[in-house]
Amino acid sequence: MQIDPGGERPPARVRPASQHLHRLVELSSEFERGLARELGINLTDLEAMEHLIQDGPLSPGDIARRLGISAASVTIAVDRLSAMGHVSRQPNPLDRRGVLISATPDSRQRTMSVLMPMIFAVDGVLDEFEPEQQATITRYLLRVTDRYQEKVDRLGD
Amino acid sequence: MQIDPGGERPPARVRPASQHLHRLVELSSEFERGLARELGINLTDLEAMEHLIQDGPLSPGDIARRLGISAASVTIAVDRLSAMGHVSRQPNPLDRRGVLISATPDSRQRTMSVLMPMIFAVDGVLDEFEPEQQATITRYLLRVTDRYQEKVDRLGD
DNA sequence: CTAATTTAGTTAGCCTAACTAGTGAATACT
DNA sequence: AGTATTCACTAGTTAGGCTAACTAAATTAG
Repeated sequence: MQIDPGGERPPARVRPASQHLHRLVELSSEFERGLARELGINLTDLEAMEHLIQDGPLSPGDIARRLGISAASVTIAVDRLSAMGHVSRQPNPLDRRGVLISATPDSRQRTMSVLMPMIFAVDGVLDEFEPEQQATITRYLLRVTDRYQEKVDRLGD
Repeated sequence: MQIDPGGERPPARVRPASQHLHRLVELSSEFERGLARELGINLTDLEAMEHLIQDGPLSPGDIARRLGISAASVTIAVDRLSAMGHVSRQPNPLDRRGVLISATPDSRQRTMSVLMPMIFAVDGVLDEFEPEQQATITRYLLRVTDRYQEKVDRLGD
């Protein structure tokens, strides 16, 4: 039940490109949710898996720093993932206190089989454009991320 | 403690534009987290606020549908937001069972004062490009969102 | 026109996943 | 050598979802 009390609301002064960008951000979190559901894990654990697949093996401390959660929470997350066969713990040969977490080959493959088509689908859009157009697109995205980064950095001032 | 066991890992076969795009998605959720922290509310409540500011007033049921959470959870969220003075409940004049939630002017302004500069910063990047380059960028983003949408739709098959 | 069903919002109680604090073992300082 | 720090983990707490059940109002059926 939505009621519009009259037209004193911020109009959409923003160009279509920016609207698409916003929509893209929404879609990407929908995609992550869907992928997590497909793998039967939660979003945090999926994020950990992505780091492990991309850059693993990682220590629990690494994962904690990357996800911005506590080491204690990572212990629990690794327990969950390990119980489902998604990751395994190995002793760190360089530090006898330490542990290294790796994604299991099976889980890596299962995740990649969903992730890679998405990655290539997005990257493939560039092939529809001429090299100089691609350069324009790249420059635009770089400029936008730069501005975003500035805003993020200045949030706590 | 990251250890690279040797170079049998998926190389970055993806072009810079796609990497920037991925970075952008990460930054945007960082921004949301920062904004939520700044307002002293959680991410769910922030998402509700954004809908209320953009399209409000909304019924609790509307909010539940938009956020993909249960109506019961919305009741609690509105309680939280209301206790902090971010929203208020009004009876729905068209349905005596119903309630309408609106963002308070104060909170609306506070949120907008962070959101608008970000929105304009991103939109403003387009001004650095010629009209035909802007058209290219728009077309690219539209194509990417389309592909993203397809992938999202086909996640549960 | 009354009775049954549906819809809206809320309340109560449960579960997941985060957090902080504290522990034992290994490593790093000096 | 002795102290301090770092690492992963455990225990206990808290936040914020969920489902189920309830009340009140609106709608539909007989």
